[in-house]
Amino acid sequence: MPERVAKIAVSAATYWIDKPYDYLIPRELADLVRPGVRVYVPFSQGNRRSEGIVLALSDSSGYDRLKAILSVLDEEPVLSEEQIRLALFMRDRFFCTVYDAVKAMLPAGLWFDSDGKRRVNDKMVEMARLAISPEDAAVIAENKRRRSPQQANLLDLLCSFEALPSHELMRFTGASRQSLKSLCTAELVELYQREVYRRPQIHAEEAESLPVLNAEQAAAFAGLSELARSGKASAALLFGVTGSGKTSVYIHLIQEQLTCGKTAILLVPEIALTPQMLATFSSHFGEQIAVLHSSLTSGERYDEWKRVKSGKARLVIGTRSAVFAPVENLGIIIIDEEQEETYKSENSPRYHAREIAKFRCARSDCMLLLGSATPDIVSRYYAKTGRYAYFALHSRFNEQQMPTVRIVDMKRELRRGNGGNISSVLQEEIASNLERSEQSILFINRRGAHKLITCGACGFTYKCPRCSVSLTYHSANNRLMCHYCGYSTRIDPVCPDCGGTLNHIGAGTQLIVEELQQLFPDAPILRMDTDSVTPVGSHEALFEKFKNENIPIMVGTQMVTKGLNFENVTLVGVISADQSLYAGDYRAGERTFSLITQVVGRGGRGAKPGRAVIQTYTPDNETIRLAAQQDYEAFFISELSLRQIQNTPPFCDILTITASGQEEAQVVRACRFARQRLEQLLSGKKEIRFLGPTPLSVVKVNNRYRYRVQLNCMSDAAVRSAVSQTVIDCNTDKRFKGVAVFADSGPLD
DNA sequence: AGCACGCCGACT
DNA sequence: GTCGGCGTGCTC
Repeated sequence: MPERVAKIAVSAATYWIDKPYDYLIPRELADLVRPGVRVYVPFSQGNRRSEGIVLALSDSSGYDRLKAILSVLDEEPVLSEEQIRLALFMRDRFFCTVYDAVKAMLPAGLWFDSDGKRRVNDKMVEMARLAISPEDAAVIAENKRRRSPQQANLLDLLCSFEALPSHELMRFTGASRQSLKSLCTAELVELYQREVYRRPQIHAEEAESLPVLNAEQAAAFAGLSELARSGKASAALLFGVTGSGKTSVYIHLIQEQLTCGKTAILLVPEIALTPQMLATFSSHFGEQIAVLHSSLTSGERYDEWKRVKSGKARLVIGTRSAVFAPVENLGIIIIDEEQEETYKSENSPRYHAREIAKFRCARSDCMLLLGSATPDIVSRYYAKTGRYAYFALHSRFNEQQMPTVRIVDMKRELRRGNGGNISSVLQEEIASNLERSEQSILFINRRGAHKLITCGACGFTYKCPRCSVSLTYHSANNRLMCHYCGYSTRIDPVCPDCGGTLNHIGAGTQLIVEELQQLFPDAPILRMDTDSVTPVGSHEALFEKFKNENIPIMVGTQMVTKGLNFENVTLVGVISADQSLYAGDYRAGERTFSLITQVVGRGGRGAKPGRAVIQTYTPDNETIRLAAQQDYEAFFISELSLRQIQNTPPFCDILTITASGQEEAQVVRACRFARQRLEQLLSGKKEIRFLGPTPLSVVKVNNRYRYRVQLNCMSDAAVRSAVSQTVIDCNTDKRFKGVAVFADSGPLD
């Protein structure tokens, strides 16, 4: 007896009414409706058409007024059974609707317009092949040589190829389309359409043999490989100081998996910053790679997704969302620089790629490998307690020395009369580098990297009318802009309040560049920040310029800290190490340590020894001290005891419920209600700490006030269900109309 | 959320 | 008499 009912996740359902809805399967759609295909269904009183995805089939329903599915959107399921299970898991874990989770798994190109036409089409190419045997074709070609030489040439070429795109065929032979058509009508050749895949450009290098591993790498590889081949789900942490060659270990592990017919996913924090890594992988794995990241066009993204789904690509390299890549027969998932915050999604579904990877590895009995020079404290803790296997690379590849690090006290610098951003020590170091024509990189924290405008007379600053932040100055368009809502406005010639002079303040990259220019008038300086790099691929161009033209000094934000190796860079400077320590959340120390370590690791990649200068107003700060010594283990121990005292991860989980709305008092009331409700639902439980309501660090964005309550406790099913129930209660309470409420597990700040 | 249903006041 | 205000309730 065929199944008559489909359980469907509906896109029009909001979080608080989200559940599998039952729909009748019309007889004529019976063959097409399968788990994983998308459908249109009537929903709610108006029977408005909503998209849905079939989760399961059933022969009956507990509901008696079933509506019927309107139509089926996919010939083949777009989600596997495993992915459907993952979507349900995500609803439970990340407080999103099942359909939100589904959307995160599928490429945008798969979505349909309101009129049902596909937005991104499959790109087809016309192919030509012989309709007869090559032997016969060769004979016919000779007969035709005289009267129709073009046709003869076409046949010749087709004899040596299985099939060719017709445009290439014509280009090679110089034959016209007419000749090709004639061969078709004579039924000697046939034309057909084949799908082609739009490929994002990878700068491929020559195919290379596997990198040779040093003893330490070989030992790590052997251990990891044994774990991977166990055929059981496993997780491991690979600690490797900057420049220790974690990538070589990845390559060997991936190679091993591909060789035994499995597939692999490699996650990186940001594709734009890893062209070198991409080129390296492409030289080893070539066409087997699919690249998935946000700056692909929707066509490229869709096509790469199809290459993965069809099994043509077996190694996926990509950013956060690539963790959903529809690979079958998964052998390994590697998360490089696993502590990076880009792996956490900030909007629904608010997932962490690591959690998704864990789920997938557990389900497919494969290995999760986390790699980092500065692991997340939680990951390192799990490695310590045996939940993860642990491997370490302590020495740099090719015996390179770590840069020697000097900490400069900027308070003392100030007392000695240097009010600028460049200390005398850093000045001397840059000068000596200029003399030797070696290169220097100066790093500025992103916070405060933009210019603020203030009035020298009355202290006036420009504020965003919609958000509780100051506007920052962008030289690119000579306007004041809000980072949160995109508001922009013209800058006044004088202070709009008192008519005084407006000044630029803040240690923006531009300011540093100006200071440097005064100190070293003859040295060319390259600037790299969000202001100067907007077009796609322009980072790469700037890095190339820096390298090829041997520009003596580069000044930049975050983006100069990642994955690039320049032989001639022997000096790195951190203009101010302090900003990221201020952030106030429990991860500030970890973030600062990681940042400094990465910057310092940029230096001394070549034969010459490297030096690093770290400028700070708090030279005695332990995090800065340990980062300067590149002593991750000591930092881990010290940070862990701090976390224990604070009762923060790994000693508990953090869940938040955030409310936003136009009326501040109402938002606060909604939060207070949320807290009460949570306390009530969890009254039997111990070891739970409630915090808030507290305003978010930027309380108003786009005219909406944001407050939240926080929950520190071990997250189990009971806690999650209480949080979920509270979100639903807040959203359905009439007193809080116009207030949006959502929950987040493991929020970033 | 979004949409229909429903029960009261002002209008052609 | 009827148009439309938004308060209430439901979504297979």
